[in-house]
Amino acid sequence: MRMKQQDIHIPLCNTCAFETGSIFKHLTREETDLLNYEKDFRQYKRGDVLYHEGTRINGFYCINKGIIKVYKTGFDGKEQIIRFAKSGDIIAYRSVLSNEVACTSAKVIEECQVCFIPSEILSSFIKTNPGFALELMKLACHELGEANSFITDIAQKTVRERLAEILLLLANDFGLDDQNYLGISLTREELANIVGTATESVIRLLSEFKSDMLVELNGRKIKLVNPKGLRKISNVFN
Amino acid sequence: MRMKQQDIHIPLCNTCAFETGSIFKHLTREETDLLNYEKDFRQYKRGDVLYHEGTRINGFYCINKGIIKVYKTGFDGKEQIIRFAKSGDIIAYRSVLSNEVACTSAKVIEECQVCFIPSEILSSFIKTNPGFALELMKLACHELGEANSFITDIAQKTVRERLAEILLLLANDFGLDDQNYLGISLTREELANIVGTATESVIRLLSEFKSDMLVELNGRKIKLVNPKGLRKISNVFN
DNA sequence: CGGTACGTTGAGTCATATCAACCATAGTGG
DNA sequence: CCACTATGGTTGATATGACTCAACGTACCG
Repeated sequence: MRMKQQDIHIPLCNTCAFETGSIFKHLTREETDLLNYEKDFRQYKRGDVLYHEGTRINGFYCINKGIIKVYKTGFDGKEQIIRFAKSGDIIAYRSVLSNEVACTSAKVIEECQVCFIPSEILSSFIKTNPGFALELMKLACHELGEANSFITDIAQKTVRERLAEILLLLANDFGLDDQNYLGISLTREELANIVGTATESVIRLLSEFKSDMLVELNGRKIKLVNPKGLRKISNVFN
Repeated sequence: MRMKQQDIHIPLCNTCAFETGSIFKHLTREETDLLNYEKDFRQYKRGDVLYHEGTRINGFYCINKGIIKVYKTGFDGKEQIIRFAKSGDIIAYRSVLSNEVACTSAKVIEECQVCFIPSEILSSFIKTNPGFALELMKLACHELGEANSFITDIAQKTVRERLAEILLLLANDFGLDDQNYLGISLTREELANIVGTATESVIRLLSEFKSDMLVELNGRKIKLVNPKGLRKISNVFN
């Protein structure tokens, strides 16, 4: 069922950038106006793919609402989730900047509203607005730092430790509601594809965590009963 | 034994940038002159540490000669090698740009000559030279892409596959001499710390590879006898 | 000559993957 | 409305890759 045009509320970049805390908050008024004019507003539902690994994309996406998983497909077709993007995040900027084909795919986890922004806009802002360039670089460098941590974790920690850590990271990124339920719902398989393990292992460990009174499980909703306990298991210092 | 001053040949940034293909080749003549004036030339020998994870650093390094390993220290003190840097590469720029403490440490593998460049220089170049900013961003984004691949590999592949892949990657980065010996010499432990496994596992697998006529081993020197075979084992398509 | 770092090998253990069966749920089409 | 199918979740049994621990060899170095 197609949504009627008037039902859609297209956010204005200048207000949106500020509300979501996106990187565009560093642009001038003229620049956000240009952005607003050039961008393409799009809606996606669960399961939709924004772009595929290996394809060339001529722009990037700024998430206004919803949740997206960014993943790579491994040798045997198994997907490895690299990160999630939510309100205020931008994705696919890497391919645009390095001028390479996409090294990941992006699929919708929770119904999304996003703006698609042509590559040229990004390049021109970098050239004309050094503050913005610096901010974008900060973003890339921050992601790089996170990737490095993840490499170390995945290489050195057990599946059990990693699962506990991921639950805490998700709580950090997506928050907990008033009953301590995680602000994101994932299938067991998706959880496995973050942690880098088999679906069955996630299921077993989750029910162990449940027996140990660390979490409660209601289908895909996970309640963190004892975050401190999880932290202890995960062996994180920071 | 301290080297005499006149024995040291301090490279000029403008020629060096060009020779090593470093990112500074995109700077103007005036900018390289400034760089040349502000930089601090330093020499290190095997085992020296350039900077430690968790410390704040007020500049970054451009490698003129030698090899450096960049690594993170995991929970139990085991190091995970993130990448290597060689002639023309820059390291520690991530911390400078994201304005965070270093998320890695850097240690010399092969005697090094490097230039240390104060943070402010980098920031000012980004602001005044958009082409340079773009190039630096490309670099960060490229590294990010590599990190993502590495995450997927380490999460999904067996140790055997990863070891084969790493040997090929090293061959790619450091070349093979006329007898097909790898252009970098690492201890078994260091190899293990790239692959993300135990030293003993690397030893066992290497001697398996040897039995299978894939490599020859002379102490730390590794000869790739059958790169195609290694490629097959590693399951890489690209 | 003793010390330290690195390399190698064997044996035993354990965490995790794999394989298989089964259940629950929801959507689909005749 | 019901059979059919697909998808996701769970559990058990089994296999095995990889880690750990321990002993020992080797080489270099002061």
